[in-house]
Amino acid sequence: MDTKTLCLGALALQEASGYEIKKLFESTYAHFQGVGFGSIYPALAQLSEQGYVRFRVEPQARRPSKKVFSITDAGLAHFKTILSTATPAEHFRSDFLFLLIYAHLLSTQELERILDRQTEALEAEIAHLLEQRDDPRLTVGMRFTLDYGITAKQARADFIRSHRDALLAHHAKEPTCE
Amino acid sequence: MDTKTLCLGALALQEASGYEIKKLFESTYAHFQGVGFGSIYPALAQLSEQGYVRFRVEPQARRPSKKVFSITDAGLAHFKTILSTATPAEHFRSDFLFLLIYAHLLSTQELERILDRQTEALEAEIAHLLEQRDDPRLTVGMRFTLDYGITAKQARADFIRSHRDALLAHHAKEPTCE
DNA sequence: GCTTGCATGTAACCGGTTACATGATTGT
DNA sequence: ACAATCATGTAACCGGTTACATGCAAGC
Repeated sequence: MDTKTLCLGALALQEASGYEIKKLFESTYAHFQGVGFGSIYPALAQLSEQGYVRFRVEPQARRPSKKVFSITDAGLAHFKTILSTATPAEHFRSDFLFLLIYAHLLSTQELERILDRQTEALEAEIAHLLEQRDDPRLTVGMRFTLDYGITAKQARADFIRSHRDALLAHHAKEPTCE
Repeated sequence: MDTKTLCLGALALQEASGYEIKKLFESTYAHFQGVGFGSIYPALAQLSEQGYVRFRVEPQARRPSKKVFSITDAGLAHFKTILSTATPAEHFRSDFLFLLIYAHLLSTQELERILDRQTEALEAEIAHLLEQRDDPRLTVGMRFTLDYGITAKQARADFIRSHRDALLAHHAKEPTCE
């Protein structure tokens, strides 16, 4: 999904400023989508030109004033067509797996560190998702995405843990080609 | 990982042409890395300039001749430093999960189709990985990456299947905002 | 005094994807 | 005839990341 669609989606839930949209992508959407300010602001400007969103400038006490965007009827209609015609793809990129293919080029210590770091990283991500799960404002769909993420990450963490020792033992036996 | 490193990795396993490297990325590496010709050929040219790979032109009967690349000592050393210093990250992007957040904007039929398509897609990917698993030439590391992928995808497919009916029932009850 | 948070934006850069160009052979 | 496989490459394009620019307020 491109940034414009992502922003449209955020505004379909509630009106928000660019800054607030970014925060949404850092919390609820963080584990399956990501965008930076450098994409959000231009996207919002374009959506505004196209008439899919409108905005009002809201001054704030002891804060810089913000541009609060909200979706228009045309924007919502457009968003729905995107949803209906989209082919929902999933992409997974892993440098961790790439490294493991070349385990024989690493020392046993390095391999052990990589394995343990990855498990820790996954557990940390799971903990983060678990925290969000308690929020009573979550919709059914949001809770589904969180649980989907938790399940997938847990499966991977468990897999590494259950293969760790065998992998390490096998690696120690083989002559490391360094 | 950038394309250059990926190519270096492919050549660390065996010598190959650009075309053959592409095939490797379409089979063994497909589920966690991906590259196209448009990246591979320029990457190989750069690696050659840097002295990390060398190549010979191999003419073939009733086939266009190919450039067979192989890694140099400098290339292998460089590859090892990359492996040792790399922070192995994993990235997951899902348009499927994005769609699910907006399930209330879809009809029950559309939701059902999305859910079932995703399950089928995952099962197909699992079947593909399972096929590769039989190859006796696989290294321990490669088998690990395949099993990691299978486990993760299976967990997701199972999750969708076990939540499908509840999600659909809940959706049918709610007034669809279309 | 320094960092963090709130708040918006631009510009350069980088890298990957897509399309195009070429060309022989094999299978439908 | 037409599509697919083998085989290499270039060029345009597109979009996201990073860095930069600005500025105030609150907390450490």
